[in-house]
Amino acid sequence: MKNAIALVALDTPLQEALDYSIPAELNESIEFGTLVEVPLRGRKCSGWVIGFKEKSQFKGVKAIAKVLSSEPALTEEVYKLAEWVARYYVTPLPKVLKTIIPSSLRKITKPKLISFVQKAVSKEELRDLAASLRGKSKAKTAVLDVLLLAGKEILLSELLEKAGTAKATVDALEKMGCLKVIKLPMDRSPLKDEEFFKTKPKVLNGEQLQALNNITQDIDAAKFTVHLLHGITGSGKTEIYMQAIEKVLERGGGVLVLVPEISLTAQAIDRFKSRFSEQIAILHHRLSDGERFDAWHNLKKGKSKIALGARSAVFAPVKNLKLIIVDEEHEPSYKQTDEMPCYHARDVAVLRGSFEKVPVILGSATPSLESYYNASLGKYSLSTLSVRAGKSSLPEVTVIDMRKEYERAKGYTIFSEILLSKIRERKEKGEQTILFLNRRGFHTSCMCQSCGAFVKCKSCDQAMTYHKKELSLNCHLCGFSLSPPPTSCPSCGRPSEMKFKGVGTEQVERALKALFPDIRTLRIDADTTRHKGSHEKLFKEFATHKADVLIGTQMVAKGLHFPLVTLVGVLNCDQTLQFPDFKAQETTFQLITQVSGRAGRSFHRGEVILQSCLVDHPILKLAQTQDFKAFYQEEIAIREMFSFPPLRSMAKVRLSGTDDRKTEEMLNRYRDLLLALLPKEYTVMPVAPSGHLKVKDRYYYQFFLLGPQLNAFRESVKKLKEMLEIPTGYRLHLDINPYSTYF
DNA sequence: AGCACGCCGACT
DNA sequence: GTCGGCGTGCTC
Repeated sequence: MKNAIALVALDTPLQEALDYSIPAELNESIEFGTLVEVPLRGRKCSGWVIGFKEKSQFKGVKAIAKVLSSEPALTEEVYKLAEWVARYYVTPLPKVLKTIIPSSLRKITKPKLISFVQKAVSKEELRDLAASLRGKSKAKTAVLDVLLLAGKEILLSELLEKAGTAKATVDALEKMGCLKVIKLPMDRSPLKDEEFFKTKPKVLNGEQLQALNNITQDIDAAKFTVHLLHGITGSGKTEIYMQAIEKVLERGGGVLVLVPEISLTAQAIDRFKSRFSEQIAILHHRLSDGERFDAWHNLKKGKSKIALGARSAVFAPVKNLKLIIVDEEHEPSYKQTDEMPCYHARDVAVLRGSFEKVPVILGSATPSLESYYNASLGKYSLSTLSVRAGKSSLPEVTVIDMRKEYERAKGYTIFSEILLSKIRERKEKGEQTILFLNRRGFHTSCMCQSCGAFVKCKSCDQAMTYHKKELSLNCHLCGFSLSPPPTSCPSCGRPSEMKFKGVGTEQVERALKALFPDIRTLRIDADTTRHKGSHEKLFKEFATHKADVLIGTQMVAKGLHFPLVTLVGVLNCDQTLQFPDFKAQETTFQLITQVSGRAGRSFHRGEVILQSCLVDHPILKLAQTQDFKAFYQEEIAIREMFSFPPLRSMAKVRLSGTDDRKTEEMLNRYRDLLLALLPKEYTVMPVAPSGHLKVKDRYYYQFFLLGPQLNAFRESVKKLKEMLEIPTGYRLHLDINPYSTYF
């Protein structure tokens, strides 16, 4: 008999899948990817069916106990990808599968049932009953009255609201036998009640058409090619994506679209919805279990053709995949950093494209160095869009020397004179301004004037930020809050004056209001967008000109389109630029270009003011001309000099523990052993404290290594597992191609 | 991961 | 002689 034995990948750190026999009664329900419960050493354990065979070489093969998932969530394509991710990112396969398959798909999910109420007796009997209860039970009569007016059935929630009572009343009436509560399945599509204008494809210019044709050719040939689409901000990359998607839909295929952070790009999602409404499945972290279940299975069955989502959507089970799109491919949010596997969704997307033989589009106004490097080597096909779509042109960028401003103001000042005058000018003209600052809060730190110590979080190595509105000192790492802020120094105990330093978005807003009392401001940062839907609300408010100035952190820099914005001010570019990280220059260039791209997106030309004390810094000069190629030449030369990525691969090994010294010692032992195992071509850097040495009472140490490819490193890590046992309480964290050499 | 097996010290 | 410490190893 075929399929007698199933290979089950267990939800334990076991490396190999184990053999289990398939009982006859489960034969029908077990397929590739089914989640099953199996006996393991007398215990119950869950695992995925990842293969079949006719016979097992083991004598005492046990049988699968039961099926756990109502429908298999895992496809063969996605499993293959998972295996690769496990190997490449040195993470056990079960952990990878857990990351890939949402928890709602790891259990039996029944279709969502909605309660309705029906009459159980005739209208007349009901009317009589209502009459007899009138005066005696106000709640029951109210329910019956509503029910009498309703048709065949009424939503329970609607009935309760109209009758102004609670479920208990309905329960009591059900017991009396005059009504019935029934449950009916309900379609959970989150787009069900929304309506969209159907937009039509726009006419493409020559460059756009050329890029689209190249992509279409590969779609038709089912050929894996990576198309790096380098288009300046506002050059119409999205339109190319959409027309490429249309080509795929015409051919009956499916598309995977990755966008940076779903909540940040509500505008972008709307654009996709407007064009392809009913065929899109949107995958994001705020879906309910049921919604996620539906989205997943609709894709798997081919009912939805387009998967649109952030990082983890790269694993979505798109049926008959013909195209993968990664928008803003340089975005750091594609990289998972906090938990293993530390995968990069863009890289996984490229690999998926090669596995499934489909073209991959990587789009960006500021491509990552590694992607542009691959294009320069001829590995990727490069398409450049050098003109802005429509009538807009790139903004004019001016760098303001803040040292001169401080001199003039005889001290520190947030705004340069020129920026202030330009803000006023925009307000008078009825145009809008975006101010960008990388720090939230009011003051970034609080210092004791007698001993000079900063107030630090009790469980993190981090200066606490003052939030004026909440009148508290907050730790931005763990969320710990001191309210009100201390009046005496926690370090030396002296009741000296505490001095607040540094500027955050909250203070910028207040300072601006003090200068222009009638200015309407809006602040968008992690503090003002804590609640669900607040992003969308605030962005919508700004888009409808409910404010003159938008003040924000990173969040305002990304892919938004506000036609009335003609001025962008970057209040302090020096912070990111001087950050001790190998990507600092790249990040700064990307940030300035992206944020500048928000200005002048329609008829009026935009203007950008960069405030800095490092006016001669080459990156600022390059950002001024927004010359990506010149930036690339400059930066790649530096990377070459140090043999840094993308010339060699990098890995980060991090260990955390509750004891500072012991953690450092343990990691040093690990490093010494690793060093002995690695070939000479590897460069292994010394152990150093992480950028945040202490977070939530744990100490973090790390070291980096550079190598040609990291295969020898992966082998060595496996060997080390046997050679050095890391005691419980310590956590070892491996990051392949990390995004930061500081944190 | 968990859980059993097993090989040594403290104790009724 | 037994109870229990957790080091080693296996799980179909």
